[in-house]
Amino acid sequence: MGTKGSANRQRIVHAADQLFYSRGYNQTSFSDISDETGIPRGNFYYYFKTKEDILAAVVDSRLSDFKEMLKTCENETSEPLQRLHALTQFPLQREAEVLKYGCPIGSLSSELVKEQDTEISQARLTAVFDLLKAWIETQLTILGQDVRRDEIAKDLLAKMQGVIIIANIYKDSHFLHRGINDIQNWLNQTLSN
Amino acid sequence: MGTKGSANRQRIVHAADQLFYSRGYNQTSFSDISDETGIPRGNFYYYFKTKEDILAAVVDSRLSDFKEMLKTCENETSEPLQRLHALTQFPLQREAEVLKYGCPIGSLSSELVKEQDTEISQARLTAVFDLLKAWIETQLTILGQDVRRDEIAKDLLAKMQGVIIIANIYKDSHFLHRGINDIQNWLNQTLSN
DNA sequence: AAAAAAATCATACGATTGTCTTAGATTTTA
DNA sequence: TAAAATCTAAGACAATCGTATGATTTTTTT
Repeated sequence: MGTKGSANRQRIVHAADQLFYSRGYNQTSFSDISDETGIPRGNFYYYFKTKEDILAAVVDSRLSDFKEMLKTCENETSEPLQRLHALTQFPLQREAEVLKYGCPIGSLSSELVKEQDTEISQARLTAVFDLLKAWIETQLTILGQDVRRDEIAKDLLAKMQGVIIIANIYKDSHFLHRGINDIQNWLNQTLSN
Repeated sequence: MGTKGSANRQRIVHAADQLFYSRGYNQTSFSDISDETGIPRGNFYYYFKTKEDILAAVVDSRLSDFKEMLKTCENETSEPLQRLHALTQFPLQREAEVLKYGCPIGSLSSELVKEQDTEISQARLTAVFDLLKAWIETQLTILGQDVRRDEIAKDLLAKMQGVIIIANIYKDSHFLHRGINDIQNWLNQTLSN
């Protein structure tokens, strides 16, 4: 089991991941994913009982993407402050997509908090944010910021979300770069003592 | 013409406004608005040729709401810095909704940038942001911040969006208050020279 | 009060939605 | 190779979507 047959499943998740990002979850239909993959729409039921199951798989996929990204940050340097800088830099590597579609986790979360049937657990929804927050807090702890680490971590996430949103809405590459730079300066200032 | 018959039209816009905020634009159907208002679904076509027309009316409604809010800020004080503080305080007055559904303009914009048929003009989309930005810039000009006013205005908008998003996702009232407070401190620091 | 205009109602259209079933093909196991 | 499990294909399901129409009622105007 699972030796081979997950190839199509992965293709579905990958296509859904991209479509959820560029169009949004609710604006993406099974037909869209079918068109993208060539897999018949009716066939999805074999892999996923419901659309929400696809969403769960996509969230899991993004989770492991971000885990890998964090690992990259860790491998770049052992200096926690530099690691945080590397994390901050991430939207610049994905600049084109960020300007087009916003933050892959922020925009999805914003869409899903509005879901009436809250079966899509808030837990799963905030999973990626929790992942990032925990990683940031780890770096802060190493820097000796034990007491304020929760606050600083949320501040950092908020600042990044804000910059990305405005850059996205105004399609403003220059603001994105300047905003990230400001965040890094704020990090330096906050964490130097 | 227009003497009377716009009563139902207004009721539709009002209900749609609320539903778009709490559920999102794409997750709100004509039936939802019909249920809320008691007006038969099929009747909407008389007032609005398309769903996008309803959206346009809702955006216009929010525009005038925010205009009124800005007027309130102006009437509170003639001090530009205090006016900016008053603007910043606004999410706290709507705290319950903000924690539940996020920012009424930010969340809608984030949803609509993903629209494939870009007939929903970016112009109309960013209308409310433009309104806020222009008002902020006016206050900054009075304060003598001519050169950096565009930057500062975008910074302020970004910071508010970021705080609201994180507060919304984590349902964190405490963070919302602290975040707003931090923004006000930043305003004081940035605009004192 | 008669005619014209505006507003409301009830219904139905074709298209698309997510879900589900059934049958055939392929692969794995024994 | 036979049996069993896994996978794929294709189509149909009821429900809902946004849109549209034509008849009826209400309001306005003359």
